[in-house]
Amino acid sequence: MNNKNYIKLIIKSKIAFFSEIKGFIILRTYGYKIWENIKNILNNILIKTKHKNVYFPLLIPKKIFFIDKNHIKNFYKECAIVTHSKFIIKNNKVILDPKSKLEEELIIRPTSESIIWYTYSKIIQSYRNLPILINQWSNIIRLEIRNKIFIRNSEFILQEGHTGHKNKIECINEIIKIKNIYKKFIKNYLCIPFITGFKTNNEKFSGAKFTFTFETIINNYKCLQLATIHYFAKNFSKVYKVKYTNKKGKIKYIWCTSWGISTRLIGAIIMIHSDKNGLILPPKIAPIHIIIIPIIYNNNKNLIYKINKIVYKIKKIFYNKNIIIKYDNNIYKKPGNKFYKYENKGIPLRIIIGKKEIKNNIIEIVRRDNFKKYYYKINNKLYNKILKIFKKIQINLYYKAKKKMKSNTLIINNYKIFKNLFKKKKCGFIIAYYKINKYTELKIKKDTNATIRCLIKKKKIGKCIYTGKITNYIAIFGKSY
RNA sequence: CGGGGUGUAGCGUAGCCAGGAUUAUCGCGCCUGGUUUGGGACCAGGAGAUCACAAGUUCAAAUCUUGUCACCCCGACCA
Repeated sequence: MNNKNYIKLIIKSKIAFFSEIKGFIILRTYGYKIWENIKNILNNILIKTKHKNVYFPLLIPKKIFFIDKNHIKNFYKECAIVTHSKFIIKNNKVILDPKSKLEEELIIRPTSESIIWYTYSKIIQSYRNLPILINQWSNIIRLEIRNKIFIRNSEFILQEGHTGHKNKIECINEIIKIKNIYKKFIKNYLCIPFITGFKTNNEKFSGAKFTFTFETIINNYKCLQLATIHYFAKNFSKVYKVKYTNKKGKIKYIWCTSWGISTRLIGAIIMIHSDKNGLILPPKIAPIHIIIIPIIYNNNKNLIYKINKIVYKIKKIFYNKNIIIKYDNNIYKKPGNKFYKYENKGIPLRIIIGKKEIKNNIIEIVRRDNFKKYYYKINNKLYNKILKIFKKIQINLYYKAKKKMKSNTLIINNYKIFKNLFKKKKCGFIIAYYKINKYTELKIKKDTNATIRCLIKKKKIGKCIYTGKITNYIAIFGKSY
């Protein structure tokens, strides 16, 4: 899917609309519902693991933001900054009131670590306060030079967890826990395949000891980061002076993590699951699960009455069952028109009711992902039958995407071939043995424009693709979106 | 910031080179009425555009000149 079609699809399926400001979008009801579903699913999982939601302010005072200069070094070049509080009208022109200039500039959060850790330093005193498992659903602004709808918006909504722990074991366990949550969530709910591993020092989140990442391929050759988990060890607590008194009365620094996903996932879903007919949404996050389309002749009132009765029956079966059904009874549109419309919107199932169905006392069910047809009677078994189809769709979407990712992943041990493949845009991921070194990493980037998406430690040793030195690390290379 | 391109209705576009019958073309979408409906219906009617903005040349500018702005693509930058 090229960029033009990607944008067209988003506009046509009414997921989002461009706003007046570059890089800022309007999430429309259909798109926002996808996000709400993502949010609700993940939120419920996080509630079970005893994470609690909070909300911190949108604006961060400059002095707090700059406490950890290392942490924000990637962010201070792309901040939106509030400097004034008033306008005045002068000569019929609206200008900033110079008198209202703020003593200290306020920064619209590009990420919330600074204000959160600053606050933790005031809240946390005892080991009894730990672990602190806090999560925030918020919006942030990063004024990027080049935008791409959902993939790189200037404003996006995200989930950011910020936790504090007594010791290293507890902290690492938290990271493993979140890793498993994200793995299951991205695979089972979004049907997106991925590779996981660690970021290199060049690529990791500033301030982190290590960054664990989830990477996938979109558009056959570009790579996208889906989620990240950062292990800060005591980096943040030392800078922000977040200390607690342990059982023995000794003062200790706490161990920190942060982790997040964002509305970027919507972009990934669109790019990975769409076909030439438009979107395909995994049932678990689809705003509408079933679209019912009637086929009417000659404005036949009797036929319409019969169809309505069947629709009522179906709706009754699914009443209170978390399955959203829409009945498009617009008599001015032809069925074909409706088929195209809802295929484009990616609704997982379509039910057709017409003369044939009434005669045989059945309904026709068509899957969006492979257009397979099912003919079922309307009875109480229908609910379970449809749940089964939904499961099949989820699985099919995942394996289809996984197959595609695999076909765009190559294992290479020759640097010449490696370079050529990236030049010709012939691959997404290239897996190779690699001896970690920040200079060779930059050289490879210069040569190929590809970066190390992640590193994985292996038991077996091999020769580094660039230097030929023995290493037990493999790197997954790719071009970033 | 470099190289290239584009700005005409909600969207996609014709017209621009060679200025004037322009009341700015056509398609999608939208509204009204009627006939339709098993893969994007048809007929009739209707609404919707200071031709990106500004200045200039001219009797006359969507069209020519200059400037400004915005956007897109390829780089650079960037999780």
